[in-house]
Amino acid sequence: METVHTESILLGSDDRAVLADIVHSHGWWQLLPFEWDVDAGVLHCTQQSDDQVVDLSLWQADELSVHMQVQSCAALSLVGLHAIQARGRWMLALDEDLQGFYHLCRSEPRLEHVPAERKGRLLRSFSLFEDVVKVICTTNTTWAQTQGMVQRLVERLGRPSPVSGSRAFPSPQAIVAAGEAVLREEVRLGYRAPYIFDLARRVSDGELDLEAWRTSPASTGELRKQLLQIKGVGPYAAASLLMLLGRYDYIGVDSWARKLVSRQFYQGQPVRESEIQAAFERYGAWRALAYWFYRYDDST
DNA sequence: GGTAGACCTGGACGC
DNA sequence: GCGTCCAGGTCTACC
Repeated sequence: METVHTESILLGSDDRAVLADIVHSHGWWQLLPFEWDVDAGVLHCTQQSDDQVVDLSLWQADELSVHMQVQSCAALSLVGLHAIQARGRWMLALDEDLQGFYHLCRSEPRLEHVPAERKGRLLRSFSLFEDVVKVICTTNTTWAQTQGMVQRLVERLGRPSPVSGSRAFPSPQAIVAAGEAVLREEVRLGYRAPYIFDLARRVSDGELDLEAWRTSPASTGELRKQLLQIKGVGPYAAASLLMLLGRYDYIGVDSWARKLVSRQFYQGQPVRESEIQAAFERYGAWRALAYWFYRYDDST
């Protein structure tokens, strides 16, 4: 029996974080390696950090504080712990300054719940690589199939935690080592297999440094161009990823967006993408968040 | 810049 | 059980 090292870290202690709201901000919590324990209010996820697989558990300690427990077999260095703490804050978008958005929300009845309930933060994966792969898995398919693809990726290629047995999201290297045929035939990614294999190869080779985009000084338009150069990432996927990067200038237009915006602003008539962007034009650099958290008349 | 057809999977449906 | 249709974004070729 190996020794289990457990560390507890305070992720945030201010009025910014309501963990359950961040978890439910979009569908990522339903995709492995995330597991949301609704009764305990704990978000679990197993992740690979450097060469270690660690188990993370995040919970709301009180109204203002979110804590994270880190479990591993080998003791983590102070530097390693700080890096994981930073990733925890990134996952919950705790460093996002939403005051500008909140100011706009207070003048719109359909958005005033956002500052009142401290909403506006979107759940992110541990790595941007994981987010890009997951977004590609959401395109041109149903949510049930997305869940299946991600589940098979994690279960087939993710490294297991020696503590919990749960698996981490597979590293780019693991995906490259598995090969495109495994992605297509066993993970059943379909035509996405070469896209995700190519992405993993470029990240693994150091040709593409996705993580640098998290702190990139580049304009949103420039980042969008770079995202669109990834095979499998089109306008919708790029806009979704920009939101996860804290850039809210573009609305991700999918069939659901067309339905919602058409009903709310265009009397149910078919809408072009430019009309959807125009409906939220007044929110400027916050328009994607405004679209996302807007209280529509009928969202069913 | 806009459009058409192909790409895959899996669920729904009819036979 | 089998075949067909459909939904879901992106890519490529073409205009």
